[in-house]
Amino acid sequence: MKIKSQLNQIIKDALDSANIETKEDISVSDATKPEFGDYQFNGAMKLARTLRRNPREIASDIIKEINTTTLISKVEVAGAGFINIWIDNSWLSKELTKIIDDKRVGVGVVADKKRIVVDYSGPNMAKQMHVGHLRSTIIGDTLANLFRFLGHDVIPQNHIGDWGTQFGMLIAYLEELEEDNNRQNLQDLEQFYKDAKVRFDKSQKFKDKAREYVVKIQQGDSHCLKLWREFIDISLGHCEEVYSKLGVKLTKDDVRAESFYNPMLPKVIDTLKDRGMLVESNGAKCVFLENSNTPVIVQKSDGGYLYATTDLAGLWFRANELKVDRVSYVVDARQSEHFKQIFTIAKRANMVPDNVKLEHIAFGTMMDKSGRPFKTRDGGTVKLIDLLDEAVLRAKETIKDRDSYSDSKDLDRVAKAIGIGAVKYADLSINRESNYLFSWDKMLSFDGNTALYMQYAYARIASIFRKYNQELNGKIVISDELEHRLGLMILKFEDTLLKASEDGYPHIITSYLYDLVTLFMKFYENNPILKDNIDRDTQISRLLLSKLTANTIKKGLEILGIEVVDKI
RNA sequence: GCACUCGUAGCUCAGCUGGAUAGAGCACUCGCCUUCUAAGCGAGUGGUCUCAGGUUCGAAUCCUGACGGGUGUACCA
Repeated sequence: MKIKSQLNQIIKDALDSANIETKEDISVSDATKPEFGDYQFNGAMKLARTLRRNPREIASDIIKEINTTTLISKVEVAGAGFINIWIDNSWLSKELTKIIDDKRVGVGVVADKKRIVVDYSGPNMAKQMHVGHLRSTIIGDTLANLFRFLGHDVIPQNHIGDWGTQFGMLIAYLEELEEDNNRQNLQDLEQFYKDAKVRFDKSQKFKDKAREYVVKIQQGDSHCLKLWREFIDISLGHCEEVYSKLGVKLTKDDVRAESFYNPMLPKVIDTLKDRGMLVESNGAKCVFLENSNTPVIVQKSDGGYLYATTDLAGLWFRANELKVDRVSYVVDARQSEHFKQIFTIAKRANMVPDNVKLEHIAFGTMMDKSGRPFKTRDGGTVKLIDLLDEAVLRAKETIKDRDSYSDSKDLDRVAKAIGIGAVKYADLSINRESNYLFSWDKMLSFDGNTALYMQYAYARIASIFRKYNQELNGKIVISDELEHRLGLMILKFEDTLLKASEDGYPHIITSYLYDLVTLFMKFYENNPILKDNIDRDTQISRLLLSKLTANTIKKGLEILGIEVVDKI
């Protein structure tokens, strides 16, 4: 339910009726406290200046004209000229009852459907996925889910790193191992890379071969290309294992590798040249942007291309071949300058039309407890697969003594949902732009704003329904303050999702879910449902309210890529 | 050097299209189970929102500067 836009319209109508003209955006905001109602409109105080009138007088003129026959039950002027707005209980009851069986929990589909590329994950094929890839992967997947749910046409793109000098070394080594009929090593790419490097450093003959193979791949030599494809395939297989554990929806079909853009690179240079943007400096082909002395290099003095060139080709492809309206790059904040540069260049060179929204969904670095970038005890990178396995193991350890599980398979399933959910939620629940402090203790303590708190609430509701175990027909009747707040919160789901999708902030969704669940827990403590002496209508209404809460939690977590379970 | 970014309770974080006494969780103190899952709920302790100016009826939020942390900065991605 889009509540805010309806309220804004009511306020606008009231201003018209009161003959108050304004150019400013009319927008209500959430009330800062329950005693100030559900929403507030603070515009009267802004209007006071231009109208040269007392803000309280303006406010009272406005509230006289506010339509209180539908969703608003009461308005009042308070303080310096605030207008406090209460939402009507019978309206709430009616709207909530309408969406009891709605799979979308009252969330509509956007009117202006966009085609959106979400570029995320982007692992390097030369190495195994490590914790550095976690944030891009899960934030990107969440945004893709969110956009899709809201009705947009989403094209996920996994821009894997499958090109570069290190692949000469890797395939040369792969070839040697195959001759020895030994590919065990590829189980661990990290180790494979190290072994290859040792071989590279030790043997001049191998070194020469590696360099020769780099050139050969680029020239399209069939033997080397075959080895290269084989290697990429294996490496991608590792990634898919991680995606599957993580519950991330990326597939092979979403892969649009770096190498895919190779044929387009000369055209990028030509385009920039045609537009008169290309400058040669110290043998390299560059684009100089104002406010910066350092150029963006698009072609090296030796003729090689750089990642700026590839990204420009990617932008061109997405705008002209995929014909998208928006491109969201979910990439580490350290690359913000790079994106600023290529976005500027792409637009200036008309490689991307002006109306296409290009955005860098930047995120901070993952830190350990001491505030340093996250590493293993011996200073190496933490493999993502190991981290996920550990999360599940730790989750299992904390829940195994509860008596909710019929067998070990059951326990495994729940442990997986909780462990993986904990990792994802911990990351998604903080503002993506901040550096993120990774702590097992925190995410697996299962207290506060964590995945488990949501999953627990869901399981409690499921438990109520197991106990009730009857047909459920009837309507919701909001009859006290807690029900009012809970019911309204459920209806705010759509406004929340729309806000989160605007600039791509998943933590807006987690904050909402946390508020929702906190309210539900209070409601649940104070409003008995299946206990004695509860009349039938009240019981049905409370059950339905619980059901809607569960539906909202489930849908919200689903967007975040987190599973719910019926028992914990 | 220049650019970007962050600085809110002991710790981890919300809040930042300017609005009413700045909010959570953890930690600490205290209360609530003859159990609709207590992994819960309630109450309390804890703040010169880094500092100094400015704009404003009103600033954690906007602007300027200082201090402190992080990051980036010509042929890696």
